[in-house]
Amino acid sequence: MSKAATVYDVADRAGVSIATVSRVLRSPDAVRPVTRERVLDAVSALGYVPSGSARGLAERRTGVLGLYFPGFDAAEDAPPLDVLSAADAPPFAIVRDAADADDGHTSMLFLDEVLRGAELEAWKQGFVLMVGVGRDDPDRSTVRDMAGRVDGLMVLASSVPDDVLARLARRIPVVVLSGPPRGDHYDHVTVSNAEAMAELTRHVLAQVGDGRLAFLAGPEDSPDGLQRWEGFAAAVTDAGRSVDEVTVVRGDFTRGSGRRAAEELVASGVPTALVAANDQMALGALDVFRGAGIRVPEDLLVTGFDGIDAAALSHPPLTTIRQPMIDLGRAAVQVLARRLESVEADPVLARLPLQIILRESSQRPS
Amino acid sequence: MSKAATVYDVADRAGVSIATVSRVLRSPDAVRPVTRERVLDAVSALGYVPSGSARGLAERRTGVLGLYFPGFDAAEDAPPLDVLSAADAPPFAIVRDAADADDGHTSMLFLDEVLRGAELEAWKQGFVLMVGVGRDDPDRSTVRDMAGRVDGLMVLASSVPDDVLARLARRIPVVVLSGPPRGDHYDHVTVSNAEAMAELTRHVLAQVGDGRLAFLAGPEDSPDGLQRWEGFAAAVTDAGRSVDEVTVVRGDFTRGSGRRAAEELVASGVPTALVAANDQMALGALDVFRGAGIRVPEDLLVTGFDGIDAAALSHPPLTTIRQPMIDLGRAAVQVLARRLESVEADPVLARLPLQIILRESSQRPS
DNA sequence: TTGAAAGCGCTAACAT
DNA sequence: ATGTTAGCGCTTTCAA
Repeated sequence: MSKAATVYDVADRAGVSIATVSRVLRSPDAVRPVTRERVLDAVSALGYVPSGSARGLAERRTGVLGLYFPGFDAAEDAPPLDVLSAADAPPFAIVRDAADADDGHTSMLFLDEVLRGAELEAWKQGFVLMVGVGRDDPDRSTVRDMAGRVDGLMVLASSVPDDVLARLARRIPVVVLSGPPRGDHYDHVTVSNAEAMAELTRHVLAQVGDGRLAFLAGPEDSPDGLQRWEGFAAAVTDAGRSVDEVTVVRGDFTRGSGRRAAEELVASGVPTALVAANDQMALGALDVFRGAGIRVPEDLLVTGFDGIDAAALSHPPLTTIRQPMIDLGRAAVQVLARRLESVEADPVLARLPLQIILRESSQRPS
Repeated sequence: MSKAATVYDVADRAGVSIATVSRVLRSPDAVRPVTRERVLDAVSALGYVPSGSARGLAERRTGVLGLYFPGFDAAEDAPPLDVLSAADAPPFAIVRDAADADDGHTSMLFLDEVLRGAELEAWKQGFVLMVGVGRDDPDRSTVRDMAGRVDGLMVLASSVPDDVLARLARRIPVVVLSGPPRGDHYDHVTVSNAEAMAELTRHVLAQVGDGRLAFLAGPEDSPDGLQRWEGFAAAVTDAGRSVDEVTVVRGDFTRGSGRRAAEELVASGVPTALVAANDQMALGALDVFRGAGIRVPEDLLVTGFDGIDAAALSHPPLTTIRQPMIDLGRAAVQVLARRLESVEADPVLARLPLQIILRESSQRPS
């Protein structure tokens, strides 16, 4: 690792000029086979690896794409962890059942999959991926840092303040993921929350006839939650019913809030169908219903949204709508890659289809 | 986004030299407040973001750390996905229950957490993270690419062939994650597989007395699987018993193989305790036992390894050993960061403690 | 087919 | 406190 070899070292050893070394690496055919061999030999003898920085500077492009997430981990107060001095630590610790860290976790899983999709597509397109997580760091230095190092940036909706984003967009293309497109001129990749929810609601309505409906809503300020409500409401209206008849209980997307909401419903009278704005809340509600002896789907239909793993394992398995997370990541890279070669094209708005997964919780036995 | 502003542009606009601009950004105190303001004004007016490439070249360090994973996704044959031309695609698709993609998935979750830990710690240490996934790409160009762009590289054990790794290590520090340290001189971060398994085995032994033991092993060529067996065997021997009395059935870490192994056991006589080399196999076995009317933990104790989420949700909940995945990522970054400032120090071998999670499946009712 | 040389945008001496 | 200048390691004309 001494001091990394450079083109000059390789050129010396091969007895050629640095230009030739560069050519061998970038357009091998432009150089005579014998020379090429000499150079390649020198390259491996020296363990030469080209400097990305120098390349980036000369080429005026880095070959790197940035992916920037909102940070859901309370990073600041993560315990300090010091591996280096803890040589004598015990090799294990014993715990009597771990607290179920089920809640909150899911937004991260979402991000993981987006990341995987992005990495996959980046690789296919010949880019590497740089990732950053937004933390409430006063001057947003991380995303700025990234912006200086990448050819294009993908940001999750509302992980970067508008003004910062606007500034970065002056330097490199930006694509916004998964939020509702606002009046900006960035490229967007998103999903049809409302339409899918409407379809699912139709499916429910078809079974409950004029039974009583309940909607388990998310926090008021969640754009996703809002879209889901709108889809639901649209389907209800289309069916010739009034949304005023719908019992709306509000939660905050956590399982606990779902439980509380369900308890309210149980107290005030069980509806015929409960449509929840996300899976966690629906699962919490299922818990309560089971505890109260209310049978799903016989007495009550329940549906969720997100398609988290736990939804498939619940009793009964939960009908839900799955976000195409991998594809979101892939799509973002595609949009970005295309933007990189045609800077002036009109802003793109790519909408990905959602998957409505019908399971037992929404299928009234016939 | 026109043409990105450079130090020169900023210097011009602020009426100073480029050196002053650079100073304002790197050591603000070295410049008179009025000048500083002028420069900062110019910076925001122009939307200036420093070029990472130029910086990296001049500073001879990039501030980027690389994380390289083995690729478990069959990337090559992922469906092509073309968002850009599918403007008229339907906004959703309906599926009757999705096939449970439970198996195989888990290694990726593992990686996701490592990644999160690495990102967190990288941020704390002032680095950004670049991620790459190993695919069977003939010349390993991805990892090479990364090596040229980062200050240090973290690789998951055996995701990079030895010779390639050796070469990269000549250029930048390398730390190897989670594999058994071999006779190399890289820094390593790993866990005490064997010791933890031994402890868990002791816990089991204490309950079963001289009951019959069975071990559900992983593939023969898995280093992890081997270490786990060794820990188990050591505890058995220490207890004054012979490993020859242990019924060993072999699986391949998948749930299906766990099921098959359990069927063998059921056919040949149910043991008093089954220690499995991973959770998936243990869960598969639980399925079979339940189906066969064998009660866990009353008739038979069962334990797993890995601490996947599903282990907490099984019936009964599965005792397991949880890998400190987040900490693995964090530790890797710490080791790397330290190496970056003292290149010549001796290779580090950091061992992280595992968490033994005792649940119902291993607690004989009293 | 190869070499010489001019940048790419920045940092860090060294001068002033 | 600020400016001048020499690189950092590479790509890419332009000549030979």
